Amino acid sequence: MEKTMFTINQAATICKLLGDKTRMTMVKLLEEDQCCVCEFVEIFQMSQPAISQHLRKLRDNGLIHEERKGQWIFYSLNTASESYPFLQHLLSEVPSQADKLTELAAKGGRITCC
Amino acid sequence: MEKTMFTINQAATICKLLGDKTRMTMVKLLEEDQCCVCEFVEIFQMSQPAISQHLRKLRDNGLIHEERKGQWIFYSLNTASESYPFLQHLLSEVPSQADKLTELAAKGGRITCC
DNA sequence: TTATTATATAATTATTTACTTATATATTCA
DNA sequence: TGAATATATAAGTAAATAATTATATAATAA
Repeated sequence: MEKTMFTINQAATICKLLGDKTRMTMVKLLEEDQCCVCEFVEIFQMSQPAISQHLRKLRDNGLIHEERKGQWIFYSLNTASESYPFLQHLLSEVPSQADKLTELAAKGGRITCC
Repeated sequence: MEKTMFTINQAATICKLLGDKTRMTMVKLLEEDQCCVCEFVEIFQMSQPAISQHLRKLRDNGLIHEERKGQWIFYSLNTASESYPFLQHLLSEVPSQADKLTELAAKGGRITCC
């Protein structure tokens, strides 16, 4: 199995995805913990379709993957992605957004299933 | 003099700028060496206004700065930018585009003034 | 089974983006 | 000085983007 090269085009694609404040924050949060759609809706105070569409872009590009748990669908970083090392490297210089999860938890908005 | 914090918004802004293949390549080339507009026009096979407009976005966001040398305007990375450490960190994982400068030099297209 | 909750998708729309062509400005060279 | 070269800017346009509202699907709870 050959390790394929990470191209400048892939780098630009990842940057384009993270060039949106919402998506950048999403992946930074997912670095911390898996999240479901309704948690993001609460955190970003944005409509559910808007959140789903952001997540779809991230998923279509292989950055995250979904896992259904009962009525919820949890998203997490796809550490197996070819782009994951680049993503991880990039995120390491982005300030933590963990406070958003803490705040959500304080409001009782975190979903802890299974 | 206080060192200001690098925010997730700034990170997203940089990513948005680098989310374009042309601009990503431009800054990667500028990491290698300063370049003038006509060199980029030759490298990217793109119209002069298109190149100038990409450079303007990078400049307006403080990532590069310009310096006139005779009839040419040379662009280089603005290492004094607040965002420079992040940019540098990001670019370190992007494959070198130095071959584009080598190729340009071979065609006699490099501008070596002053 | 029906209602509720969580999510996705489709259609629409306003905004932004990346280009184009045309023109203006600045420098150099004859 | 006038022509050529390098660059910037302005105006226009097609395509992409990020939202909205409406609707469909899937799981759970009553």
